[in-house]
Amino acid sequence: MNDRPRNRTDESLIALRRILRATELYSRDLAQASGLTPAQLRVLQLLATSGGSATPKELAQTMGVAQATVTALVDKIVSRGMATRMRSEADRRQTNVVLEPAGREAVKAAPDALQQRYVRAFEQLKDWEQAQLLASLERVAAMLNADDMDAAPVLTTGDIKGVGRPS
Amino acid sequence: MNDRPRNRTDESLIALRRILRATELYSRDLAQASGLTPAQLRVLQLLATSGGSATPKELAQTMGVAQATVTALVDKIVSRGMATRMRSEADRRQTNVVLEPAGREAVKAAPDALQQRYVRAFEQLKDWEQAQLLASLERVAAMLNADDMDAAPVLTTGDIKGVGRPS
DNA sequence: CATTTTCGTTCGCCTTCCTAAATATAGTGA
DNA sequence: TCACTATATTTAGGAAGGCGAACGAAAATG
Repeated sequence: MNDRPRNRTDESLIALRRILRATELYSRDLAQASGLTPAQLRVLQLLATSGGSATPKELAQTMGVAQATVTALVDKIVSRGMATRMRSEADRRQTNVVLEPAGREAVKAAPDALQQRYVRAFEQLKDWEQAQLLASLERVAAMLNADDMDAAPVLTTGDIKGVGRPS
Repeated sequence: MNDRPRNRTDESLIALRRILRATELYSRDLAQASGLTPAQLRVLQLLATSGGSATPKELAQTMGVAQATVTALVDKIVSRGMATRMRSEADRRQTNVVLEPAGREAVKAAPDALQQRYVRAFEQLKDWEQAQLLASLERVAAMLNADDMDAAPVLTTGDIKGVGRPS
């Protein structure tokens, strides 16, 4: 168990872990730089991928949290001028949370620090290298059973937070 | 150039993102299952990789948080019987946080859910496939500039938490 | 010794995320 | 119209991570 300095399994795990670390750190920086917390950014991203607006209920369902939580999140986003609330005309019980330019900015600028590094590097690879790398990543994703998600081509590290309360 | 709905760059980002999602979700489950929060688990992991004990100061430095924060974290870990405090004999200002069997258990059992899936899959690959995959992962890690960290062969998704306080 | 430094803890306080319960408001159906 | 349901917000509260300042104890230094 400790003789071979490191086998390939270990090394691949290490590489994976480094990838994760990088995105973690990045996500922290991000949140600080843009003045947004991961959860808030997540809301903005959802809005962006929903055509610019969504109701609190939709957000709550998508995020898997209570509506009250979304209200609080939206409050902060709104107070930063990144979105506004607009009562729905069709059903006036509903409120539409509408992405504002500032919010669109934020969500667009957000993932770039990390993503750009990656994209730039990736696109400089030779064709076959790209293909191989892609195949490898997809294989790893499959290995991790990461088969949920629609997945927009945006790196997000989003939440982790105490979903429950492990005391 | 815009016909193909998705180019390889995008697809590789998607794969990456799925990998990240998987580990996020996992880390959440983990925390709930073991009754540990990511931060607490991180302390245990640090202890484990430090030969079973460390001082609060060391922990604080390694984790990049204040000592007061470590105290609180250790409190919780101790209250769960996963570690104990022992005054140092050599320098009695120091306290050694010592990993207890229960803690060692936790840190060992923790990453398995996800890691086992991966390891199992990985080890069933043909030799050249392993090599190629490893190379790819390391390449990605390099692309992301993930060149920090010692990296033990343990997948951790650890913190994200509000490091600062973005309002 | 006396003074200063170091270490850990305690205290008070902040922010984030999250929830349940209570409203208020707006549709729906009988 | 009356009762029921759905939507969002408010209220009140819990848990976690984190911080600085103040403290007590134990070295180091002088």
